[in-house]
Amino acid sequence: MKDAKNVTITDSEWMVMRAIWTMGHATSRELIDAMNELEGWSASTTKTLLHRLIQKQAVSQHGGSRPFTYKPVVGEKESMAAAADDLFDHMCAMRAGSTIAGVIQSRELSRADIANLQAILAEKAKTAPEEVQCNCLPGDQTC
Amino acid sequence: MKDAKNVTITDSEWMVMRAIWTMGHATSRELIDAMNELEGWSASTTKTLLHRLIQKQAVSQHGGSRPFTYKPVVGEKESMAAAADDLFDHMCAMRAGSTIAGVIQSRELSRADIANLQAILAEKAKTAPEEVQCNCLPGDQTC
DNA sequence: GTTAAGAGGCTACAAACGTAAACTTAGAAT
DNA sequence: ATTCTAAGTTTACGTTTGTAGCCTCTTAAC
Repeated sequence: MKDAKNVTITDSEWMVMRAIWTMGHATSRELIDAMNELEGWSASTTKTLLHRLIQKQAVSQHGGSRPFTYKPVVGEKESMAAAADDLFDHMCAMRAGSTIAGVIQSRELSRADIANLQAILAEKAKTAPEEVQCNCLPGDQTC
Repeated sequence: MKDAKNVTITDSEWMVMRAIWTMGHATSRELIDAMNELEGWSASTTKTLLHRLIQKQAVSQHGGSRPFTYKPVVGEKESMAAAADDLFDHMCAMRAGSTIAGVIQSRELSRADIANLQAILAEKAKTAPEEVQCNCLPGDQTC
């Protein structure tokens, strides 16, 4: 999974990011407690992950003195978009449509989300091609 | 990334699966050549990946004698759906809508794909909730 | 000023991954 | 039957990931 800066964020790290994103900002103590409750992780595990996220510059440390505060550097929305794009980049372009269809069916979406998607689709329909080409093999064959 | 059987298929393995899916079935020679052209991999690398895929039962070996034929065991469509679901499972439910919106915007979709998505959305709109709850932290707070 | 407790940092270690070399075996050519 | 070669198998090795222990400061309390 890639984040907004196109750095790889692992699954475990992603869990920590979710907590930070939701809290807005947090101390390590808060993160440790949240992760322990959510995933059963030991304090060390959360600390390690937090450190790796700082190194990757996905999270920043604030407040001059010791109980530091941690804040997300990369945005949740952008990171999710980047991760989703990364996934679809590794898949056959021809299958994107049905994959998106599956996702829509299996997820809970609000009325506003649906209206938004409908608007985007209506717009996109204006310039949509008849067929999408398979991009899996050299020579551009069709799946 | 998870495949249709909920086994983890790594990024490299995914590349091989794409080739096999597109070809329908292939010999190791064909796969080796395709992967060399696509990714610049050595023959050994493709062989290793093919083996790991067989062990994971994502690919099967056919033909009694030596230039064996390899075929996908898991379907492309199902695997893509599983991988996409896996991704969204790790993300905040509240953000799924906008993430899907981003994907739709950045991907090429055919007229048929769009019509299909519109039909699904129209159906889904009938029972859509006003709000989706954040599922990031214990206590079910809202992001 | 001394000390204790918690925050932060360093080290660890097995499993998974990406990548590939080396070895073995079974058909193909002679 | 012998040998060559491509197909298949085993082994390898550095890096990343998941998970966590232990050491060292710093701040707060005495």
